[in-house]
Amino acid sequence: MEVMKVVIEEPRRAPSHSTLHTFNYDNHWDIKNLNRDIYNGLFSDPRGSALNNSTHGPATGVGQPQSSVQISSNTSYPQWRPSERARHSSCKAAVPDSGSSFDTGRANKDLGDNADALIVYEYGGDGKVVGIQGLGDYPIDKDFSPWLSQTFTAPLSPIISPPCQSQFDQFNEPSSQALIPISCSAHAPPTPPLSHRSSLSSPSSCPGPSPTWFLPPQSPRLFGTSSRNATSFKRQHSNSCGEEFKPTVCPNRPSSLLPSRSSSEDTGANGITTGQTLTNSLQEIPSESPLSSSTSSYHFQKTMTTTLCRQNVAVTGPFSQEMQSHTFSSSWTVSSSNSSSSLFEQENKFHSSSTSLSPSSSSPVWHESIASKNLEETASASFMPTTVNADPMEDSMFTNSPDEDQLAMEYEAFVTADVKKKAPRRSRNGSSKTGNHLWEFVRDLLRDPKFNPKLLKWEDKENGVFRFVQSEQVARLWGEKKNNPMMTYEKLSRAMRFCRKTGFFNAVPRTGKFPKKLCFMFGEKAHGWKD
DNA sequence: GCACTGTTTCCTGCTT
DNA sequence: TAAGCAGGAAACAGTG
Repeated sequence: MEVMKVVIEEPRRAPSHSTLHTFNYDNHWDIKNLNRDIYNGLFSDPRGSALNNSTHGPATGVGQPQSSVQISSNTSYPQWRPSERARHSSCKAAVPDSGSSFDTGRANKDLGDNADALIVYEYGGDGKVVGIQGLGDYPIDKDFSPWLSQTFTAPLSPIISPPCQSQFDQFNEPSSQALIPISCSAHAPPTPPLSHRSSLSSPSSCPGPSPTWFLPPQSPRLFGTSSRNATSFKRQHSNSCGEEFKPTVCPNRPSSLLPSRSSSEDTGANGITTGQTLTNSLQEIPSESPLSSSTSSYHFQKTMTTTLCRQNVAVTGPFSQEMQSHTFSSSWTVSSSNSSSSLFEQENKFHSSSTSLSPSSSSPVWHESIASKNLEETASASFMPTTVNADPMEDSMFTNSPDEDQLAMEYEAFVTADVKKKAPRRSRNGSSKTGNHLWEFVRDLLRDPKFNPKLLKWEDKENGVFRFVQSEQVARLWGEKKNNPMMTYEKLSRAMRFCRKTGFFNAVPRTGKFPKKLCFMFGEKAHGWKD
């Protein structure tokens, strides 16, 4: 991941305005691994805001609305900290500061013009860079240090990868024309997607090269609950486009917690509605077949439509406006019975269309795929206790298959995340190697080199003392396991303190040998951690 | 339906 | 001052 390497080194350089570092498309190329890591919450998406650069030519599609990071100031997600922010752009004050967002004016003043935004993120303030935003040549200056303390929250969203290469190509046509967004909203959304902030700018103040497409304001992290046949399960969902997600059946969840419709509808020139309209619906439909007491079946249907706009204001060419629409449609059925394993059937469709006021336009293209898999191998694999370290993207995404197939697989992974089985509670008098209890969850993380020592590590394995390295990440995984997106380290640690009463954890001896914070110790009832 | 366990959520106060 | 710790209190969800 060269992009990570590049960014992490910059702040350590001797600050100088003469220090230029070039980010080009190659820095962003390793989409496969990045997407996986983004999905796992380890990195933000560096593909966002891939801006045209005079040196490197037009952006090559990496700045498309598939970017994953969206910013919200009202969600309780792990804090992200911009460790460094450099912006020198002709798009001055493109996005009003919304409290938790960015003050770009100072950077403009310090750095001058003719460049775009670069934002570097670290997670939890531990110095680990988790992502960048930007593309171009960036002078690095230590004057940015005052911004290091600024924090904001950023919910991560599953990745919706670009539909297919042909769609990318439409964005990537070589051109000397300057493309800017239609949206010149005077009331920019308070929490625009981070990766596209710089594109939410006014043409009048942004005459230079600029990103072409832009996204709507993000939606809150989506959450729904439904119940059926006396079996309730929670489902969480969001995606990179900030679309709406609205369970049809949601008897238990207060309506106030459901996301409101997310759209940005500014009317631009020529009467075209600018911005995007994003819709996404999930319907839980009772199976047509009668359900016996030992068989359950769920039918889901989901559609997501993303409409994007851009405006061609090239001085050398005709004025044009273009709108593109991408629609995912997916339906799937999950059925299970006592006597057989669960079956997961899914059908995906992708529809793309483009309309333009200019003579050029493209015809809709349909892609279809049908997947039918054993649920135990797909939807449940990432969430069940036997695979606490399973990577939900690893097997189902980013294969070397053709674009359409890859799309289907990616989207399959995306939608199957909604079919999470409720994590079954382990029998109290039984034990399992990978149980659902908190101490077991922690133990299993410690056993797994994927997480140890990255997220947590032993301080004294002989005595069962360990320490959280990335506490919020561990909490996030715990929340994932329990289908609780609101889990935090504060809550997790409270639960662990409760476990001291029951003997699964002990208080860490205050001998000075161990750190006083983030340290825990297995108790007499815990077992298996020494193996 | 009830008791119970194992959290989850929220909170206050304290420590580092 | 922020982050983490400690623990009370109440609530929740699954199990027996």
